[in-house]
Amino acid sequence: MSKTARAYSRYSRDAIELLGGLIRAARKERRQTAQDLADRAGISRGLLQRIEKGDPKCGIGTVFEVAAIVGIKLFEADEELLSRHLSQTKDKLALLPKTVRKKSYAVHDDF
Amino acid sequence: MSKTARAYSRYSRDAIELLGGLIRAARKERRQTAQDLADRAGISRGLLQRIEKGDPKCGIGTVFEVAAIVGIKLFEADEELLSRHLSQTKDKLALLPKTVRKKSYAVHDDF
DNA sequence: GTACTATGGTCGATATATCGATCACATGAG
DNA sequence: CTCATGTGATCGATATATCGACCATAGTAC
Repeated sequence: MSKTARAYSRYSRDAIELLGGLIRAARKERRQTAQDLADRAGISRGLLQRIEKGDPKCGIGTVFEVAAIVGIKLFEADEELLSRHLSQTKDKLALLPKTVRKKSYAVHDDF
Repeated sequence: MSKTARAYSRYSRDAIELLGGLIRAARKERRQTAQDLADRAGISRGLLQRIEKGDPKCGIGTVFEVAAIVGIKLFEADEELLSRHLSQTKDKLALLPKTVRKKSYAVHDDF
């Protein structure tokens, strides 16, 4: 057991597990086979199983892809709206200072 | 380049990139160093860089964790609400047929 | 101007995610 | 009931994500 086994906050674990559950529910509502969904997403059935189970160690790309296929939109936004939001975020970033320059004083964890 | 280089839908790529941008923006608003945030999340600075850049090949656990640390709640829900939603999803799943049993007829992609 | 430091990138080494095959079991159709 | 199949799980092999150290650049403080 080498060692690390990264630690995740309760919130993160719950969020991932919830997302996986939503995917599974959406798939079944569509009367779609795990194998079929996996094929469409270009992944193996085993990986889809872990995604639906809420395994934190899955590529975020594959998870989002599967979610999109079954109709789960993360930011509750359609494609165009999302693109626009993306631009706005970039603009906003341009306004902030390029580098942070602050010796990481007490950053208050509030979650 | 062995071979596959998985393909992602435009939506997925945008969503991930947006999430990364949000994280970067949130971090800078907090006047927090990349190194500092990486430490708090228990990951390397290089990995955080790729997350903020929107690399689809990052563990969803690490991405969600970083997002939570900087205060980005995915499902726009607090911890308790999320847990409740999680239960509901499980209940809903219990109602659906255990197995799907349908030979994957034309599933209409509507996204 | 100089000095310091945050950032972005690359590279080799290592841990691990993912695949494909396979198995047992349960579920639904007939 | 029988039969077909969707699912959950495991395992070895391979691809790849992640780390840690490094470097160059550029932004910020002085």
